[in-house]
Amino acid sequence: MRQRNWNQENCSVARALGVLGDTWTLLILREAFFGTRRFADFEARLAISKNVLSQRLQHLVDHGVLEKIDVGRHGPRFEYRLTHMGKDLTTVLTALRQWGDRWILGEGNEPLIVVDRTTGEPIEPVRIRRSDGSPIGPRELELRAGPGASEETRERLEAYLEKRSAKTDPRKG
Amino acid sequence: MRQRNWNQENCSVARALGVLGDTWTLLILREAFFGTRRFADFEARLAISKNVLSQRLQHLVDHGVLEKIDVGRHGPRFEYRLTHMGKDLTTVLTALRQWGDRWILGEGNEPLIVVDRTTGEPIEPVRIRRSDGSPIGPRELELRAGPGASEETRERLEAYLEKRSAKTDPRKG
DNA sequence: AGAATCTAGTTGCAAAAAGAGACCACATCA
DNA sequence: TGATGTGGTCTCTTTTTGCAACTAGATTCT
Repeated sequence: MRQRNWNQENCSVARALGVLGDTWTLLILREAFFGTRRFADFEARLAISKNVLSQRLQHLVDHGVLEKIDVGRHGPRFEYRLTHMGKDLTTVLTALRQWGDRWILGEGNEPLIVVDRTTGEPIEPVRIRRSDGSPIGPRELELRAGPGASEETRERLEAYLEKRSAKTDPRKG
Repeated sequence: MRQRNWNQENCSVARALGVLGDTWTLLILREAFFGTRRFADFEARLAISKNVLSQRLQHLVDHGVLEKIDVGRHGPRFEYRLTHMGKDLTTVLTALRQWGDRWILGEGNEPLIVVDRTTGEPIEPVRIRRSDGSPIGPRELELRAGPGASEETRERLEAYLEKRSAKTDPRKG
C-alpha cells in the first residue's frame, strides 16, 4: 500500500483497505485465524520475505489488528495475536472464503468448511439481512448518506441516486 | 500482485485474493458498486494512474468479475459492468464497510449507510449464523476439512485442531 | 566454558511494479 | 477543417518486493 491518504478518505471501505488492503495483509490474517502466531511460522507458511512480513506485522500492530506479546520465558519469543478488532474480521474473511468457494473453486470443492464447533454443523452462507432478519438481494439495496458523510460524499451520492432511479423508474418496471 | 501461484493454492481465501487482493482492486470494485462504469470515471474518482487502472480492469474482466461492453453508438464507448460474480461481492464489501465503520471511523461517523431501498431502513450488521439462523461468535467456530481439502491442508488442520483443543480443554473451561 | 543453535529480525542489492505524464488512434461535434 | 472526447499505450522515474547475507540476544549441547 502506498502512502495515499487513505486516512483522509470519507469512506470506510477505503479506510479499511488502508489497514488491510495490501497484497499480503489478508493472507497474514488468514494465517492468524488458523492459529499462527510466530514470526517464523508466518514466514514458513506463507513463503513471504522477512522484510515484507516484518513491515506488514508492524503495520497491523500499529493499526490495532494484531498485538505483539513477549511470551519469552527462555529467550526472545514474540507472538502476534489477533486483537478484538482483528477477531472481528471473521465476518469479512468468511464472506471472502465463501465467495471463493462459490465462484472460483466451485461447490463441492471447498478445502475448508466453517462449522459450529459444538455441533459440527456448517454455518450458513453469510448474507445481508433486513432488521427483521430476512435476507435481501443486491438490487434491493441502496446507499444513503450517514452522519459522517462529507459534502463531497453527499454530492456523489446524489448523482448516484439520480442515475439509479433513472435506470429503474422510467415507466418500465 | 506478483505471479505467485495463487491459482494452485488449496484455499479459497488465497484464491479469492488472487483475483481481488491487489491494492487497487477492491477500491475499483467499490466504485463499480457506486455505479461507475467508464474508464475515465474510474480514473477521475480514484486518482489512479491509467496504466494501473487498465491492468486492473483487464484482470477483473479476465477473472469474470467485470465485463467490458461496447456501448458506443457514436464513437468508442466501453463500460465495465459487474457480472453476477462481481455483484456477489456485495456481502464481502458490506462486511468490510461495516468493519471500517465500527473500528476505524467509529459509530456515529458512518459516511454511507446501506439501506433497504423500498423502506429506507438500514440493514443489519453482517453476521455469521448457524443453519437455524442464530448468530454465532468467533470462538464457537472451527475449521474442518471439506471435500476439496488437499493432503497438506488436512495435515495442517489436524495440527490446528490439536492446538485448539489443548487450549480450551485443559480441565479449565 | 565454548560452540552450535534458535528466534526474530535488519541490511543491502537487483528486479518488478507503480505513478506521472506525454502521446496516440479513432470518432464526433462545431 | 479543426477542436474535443474517449480509451487507452509508451516512456521514464520512483517505490516496493524478493532474495540472501548478516546480526544480536538467549539457550542448549558437549
